Amino acid sequence: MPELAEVETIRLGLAQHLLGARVEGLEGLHPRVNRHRDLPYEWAAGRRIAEVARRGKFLWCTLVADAAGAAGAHQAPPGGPAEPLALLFHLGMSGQLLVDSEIGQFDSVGAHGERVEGGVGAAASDRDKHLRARLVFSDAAGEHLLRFVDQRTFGYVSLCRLAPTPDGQPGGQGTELAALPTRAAGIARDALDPYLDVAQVADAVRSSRTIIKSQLLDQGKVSGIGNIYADEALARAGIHPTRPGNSMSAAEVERLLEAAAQVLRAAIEVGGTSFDALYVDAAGNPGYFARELWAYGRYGQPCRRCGTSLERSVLGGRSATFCPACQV
DNA sequence: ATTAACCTGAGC
DNA sequence: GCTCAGGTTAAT
Repeated sequence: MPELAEVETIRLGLAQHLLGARVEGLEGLHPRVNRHRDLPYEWAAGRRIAEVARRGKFLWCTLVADAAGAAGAHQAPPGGPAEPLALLFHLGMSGQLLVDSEIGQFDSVGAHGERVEGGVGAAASDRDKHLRARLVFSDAAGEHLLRFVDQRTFGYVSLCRLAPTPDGQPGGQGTELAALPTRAAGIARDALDPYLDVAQVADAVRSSRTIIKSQLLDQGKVSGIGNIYADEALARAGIHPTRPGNSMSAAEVERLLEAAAQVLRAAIEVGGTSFDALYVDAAGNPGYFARELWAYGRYGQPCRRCGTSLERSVLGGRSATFCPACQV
């Protein structure tokens, strides 16, 4: 569910609370949340959160040795206590990261992103029902709680090592280290990454016959784009989703990537896209980009550019909505 | 390069 | 009942 714009909104909210904090404990509450078992959750305790970083839809905290040297006795990282580790979150289709007493301020939003007030108690209990992991952290003000809530359990939390980026540039937004969590190796630079090699992506797209929408969704090619923003980028660039990659010019691919970057920046401005209570930020608030969508979820409605009724089809197992007239 | 599977819940 | 949903991955 959460794509780059939603994960970035969550990252900005988390950074406010987590930067500089000390991890007191990390606990998995469902067998699927730590299914990879990269490093024991216990090794997170006693470390300090130095960064809150993101590449595409992957979000992580850089954990460093506590300056006070008060590392826990059971802490035994592979490269010694000085090696930074990554506390990696992937939200899957329905993951939420909620800080402390932020219990949410709404139950649902309407089809166009308008806010629908509901009982706060109902929203809170619904979330606790799907609580999958808890992180206790502390700062000068005392102890706090970060809850990982995930209805469908496609998301996960992994404590893992950091490995160097192939190009020697920083691993993503919010990190100075030229490193990536090992679990996220293979994830390409995202559509808003200043170090994304656009010409290289264009070459890769143009060397494959796979339809362009499927390539846009390929996180190993360019990351952060999911079903919402793929439809939006194609609509805004005026490109038909079924165009084979090898039918496109380099200029068209670059126009498409620029359209993706623009729509993602616009979505971040308003906190991302919420259709219901499944996507909320770290404070429990929805985003308001649903009302600015051109294509996603607008099947049968008029194209915002030419008025033609939007079509829908299934491509690569995902539904695609597009304008048959002005996307060519 | 497609398809099925992993899950829970909402809506028809 | 059935279909669909913001994602990824393992298996055809």
